[in-house]
Order: sequence, then structure tokens, then C-alpha cells
Amino acid sequence: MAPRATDTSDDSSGPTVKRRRNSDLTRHNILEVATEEFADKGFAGARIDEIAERTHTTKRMLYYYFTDKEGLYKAVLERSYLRIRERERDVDVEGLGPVEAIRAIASLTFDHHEENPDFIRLVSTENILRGEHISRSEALSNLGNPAAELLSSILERGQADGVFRTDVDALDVHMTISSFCVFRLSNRYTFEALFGRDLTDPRHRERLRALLGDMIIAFLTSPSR
Amino acid sequence: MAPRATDTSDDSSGPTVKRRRNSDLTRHNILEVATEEFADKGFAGARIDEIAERTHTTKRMLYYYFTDKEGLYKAVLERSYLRIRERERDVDVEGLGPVEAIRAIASLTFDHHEENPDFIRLVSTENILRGEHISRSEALSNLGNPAAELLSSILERGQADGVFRTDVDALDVHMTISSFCVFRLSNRYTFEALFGRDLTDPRHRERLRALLGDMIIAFLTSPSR
DNA sequence: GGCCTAATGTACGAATTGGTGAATTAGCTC
DNA sequence: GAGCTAATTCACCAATTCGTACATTAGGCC
Repeated sequence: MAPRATDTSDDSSGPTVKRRRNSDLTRHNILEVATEEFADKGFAGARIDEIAERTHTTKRMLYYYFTDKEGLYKAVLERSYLRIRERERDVDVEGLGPVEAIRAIASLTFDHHEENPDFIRLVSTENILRGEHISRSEALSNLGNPAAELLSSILERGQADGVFRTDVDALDVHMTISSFCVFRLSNRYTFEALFGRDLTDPRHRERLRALLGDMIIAFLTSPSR
Repeated sequence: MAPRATDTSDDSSGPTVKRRRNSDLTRHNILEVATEEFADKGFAGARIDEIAERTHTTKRMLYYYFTDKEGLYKAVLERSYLRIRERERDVDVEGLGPVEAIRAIASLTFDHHEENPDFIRLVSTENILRGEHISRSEALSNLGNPAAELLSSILERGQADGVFRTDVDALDVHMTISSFCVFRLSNRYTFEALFGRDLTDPRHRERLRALLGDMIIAFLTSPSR
């Protein structure tokens, strides 16, 4: 999955790997650590020295490879988004009817977000920065297209079949599903403080996953205005 | 609404108000400016000097009244939450049937968030901090109760009438509505970059408000599992 | 094996940033 | 108007934090 590095975390086998020169490994190592730090503290809160310390290289290397803090953050952001997209490509809803396909996508999105808490937090940070970097990133522009197109084709099928309402488009559906899944994680701390419910508690998790599916389907199968 | 201060923003009438000693005014003025700054840049990104500069006092005063950066942030957070609650108290759904009452609350929440962008951003920041402050704030603990109770009573009515499904509670509904409204604003930058749609565009706004109402009602009036 | 460059390490600096000590003044009380 | 305290000003500091100049070394190439 990741290049084998002189990483403390998983060097259990073989003789101690001696530190060797390898730009790919150091880059990778730096990005791993930086991702955690930026996700944890946000852009302004992240500390370059802190990242460097937890890396197997020195601070100088961060600048050598990524120019400055912003460059490093940008690299982290792009890598995270691209990774997520890769996993999204594996979504397979062939052979499912529109209703079940939508339900499957909702459920998948739900799990997907839960498995990538760092990503969710990075997105929050980027939005606090008003999308300053993502909007300028060529690598990420229109990265949403595949997801949107998949949804779009399912929707069209359902609408052609007469089971889905026709005054909704793919982005509406995507936004609805995302908002539910993202909010549950990104706002869980304030939600818990205000209402005393931990949205990530396993018991609620299962209920909420079902709720999301039921809701989006109930909506799509209700008559248009 | 706010104490009349020696505020540049709205001192249009009368002779130039001379700077006088008045702790309430300075506190208020500091909080106003600090709210903007924290909402704009997040906790770590906010700059004390920046806040001080845009205030009609000196930096020393921020420390005089709020001890340190964290104290100021906490004061800002609490004030923002308490203000929001005050406005929420005015919600009146007496005389509406359960369906229309829920729809009204959804619509109100929708507008409400839109009118308080600073608040939304503060909440994001606080969640990046993992609710560190809100969870310790006595003033804010259980601040959600009134909203939850209102929803709860409406839900019960609807359930008793047999029009609402029974496997949902007030917090589920609240979370669903909130997630939709919050996401639309807090994640609009990354959403636009990825999908090319501005969720705050007036045309989408009206559609989305209606969509939210339709969805929550479609869901609540669909049969329980 | 010598050479050359990419990669790495060391040490340091300038600017920012949160925070404070101590003097000063406005305005209330009597 | 003297006296007192809350409110305010001014000058200053220590630590952090991003960033860099420069020396060094690994290892591919011939």
C-alpha cells in the first residue's frame, strides 16, 4: 500500500532497515505525518517543527521538498482527496435497481467518512480557509465528477422508471447524503455538548445509517411538487 | 440591541462621542471584533494584535478583561451560542399541525443559519478543537434542550396522530435538519471547487429550502421499519 | 575509483505573537 | 476638592515559529 519506509511503525520484520537515501520514502513519510498534524490542528494550528520532529528526517527536508508550510499543506490536501477518489472508484452498483443503488451509495458514503476522520477534518480546515487552496488546485478541480455522474445515471434510471421524483438532480442527492455523513462526524463534539448524544456511538451509528437510507429513499420516491 | 459604543461603524448622529471610560462598552466592542476574527481565521489563526488593532482600545484591555487568548475565545463562543438561543426562543409553531410545524422549523433553521455565518464558522472551529471549550462551559451545557423539547412535542403529536413514523426521536430530526443547513454553508467552498455549484446561490437556496422540507416530511410520514 | 548532484544534516536568524509590569487617568464618593 | 479604585495607556519581553545559509554525504555514472 505505502512505500516501505524506515518507519518506526511497521518495521517488525527483517534486520533493522538502515536509513538510506530515498526521496520517495522521505516525501511519503513527511506527508503521512503532516496529514495527521494538519488534520489534528488545522492549518494555522499545525506546527512545522512538530511535524519535523515526528518525521524520520529534519525540518530542512520539509522545505526542500515542499517549499513552505503552505506547499506542504497543499500537498497533503491533494493527496488526501486523490486517495479518497481512488477508493470511490471501486463503488459497484451494477445490477442494483435505482432504489437499492442509492441506498448502497448512501451506506457506503456513511462508512467511508467514518473510516477517514483525518480527511473530514482536513476538509473542515480547508473550508475555514474558504477553499483558498482547493479552488486553485488543478489536480482537484472537478474531482467530484465521477461521483456525480454515477449518481446522475442512477437517478435518471429511477426517474425514467417513474419511481423517483423528477425535480431533484445528482448534486442535490449527493449534497444531502454528504451533509448527513459529514455533520455526524465533523460536528459531533458540539452536538454532544449541546444535546448529550454521541453521534459516533455504535448504537446510534447503525440507527443513523438506516435512517439516512430510509430518508433519502422516502424523499426520492415521494411525488414531485 | 447592542450598547451604544464609541463605534466607528454607526456614529452618524449627534456630536462626536468622546471616548469615555465604560467597561461595558469596551468589553462589548472587544467581543464584537474578536468574534469576527475568530470566525474568520479560527482559533489558532486569529491574531490578538489584529483584534486589538480593530478595537477602540489597546491590546492590554483584552487581557485585562479576558485573561488570555483562550479566555477571549471562550467568551466569544459563549456569547454567540447564547445569542442564537435567544433568537430560537421566538420560534412559534402554536396552532400548526405536526407536518407544518416541522416544515416551519426546518425552514427557520435554514434561514437562521444563513443569517449567522460567523456562528457557523465558530462552531466549525470549536469542532476542530474537539469541543474542548464548549464541553467545559457550564453556560452552554444542555443549551440544546429547548430546541429538542420543542421538536419532541411536535414529534409526539404527529406520532400519536399516526402520521409520523415512530422509530425516530427529536434529536434524529434535529440532527438531520442541522446537518443539511450547516453543511450547505460550512462546506460550500470545497463543494463548489469539486462540483462547480455554489450552494449559496439564491436560485439554489430556494430550491434547497424546499427540498429540505419535503425530505424531512417525506421521511417522517413514511412507514417505520 | 573519482566525480557530480541529489539528498540530508546543522546551526542559526528574523519576525511574529502571546503576554506583562508599571505608570496614568477618569470619574465616583464623601 | 481630596482620595480611591476601576479603567486605560505605554513600553517592553520572552518564546515561539517559519524559514534559510551552508556544510556534508550517499550513491549513481563513467
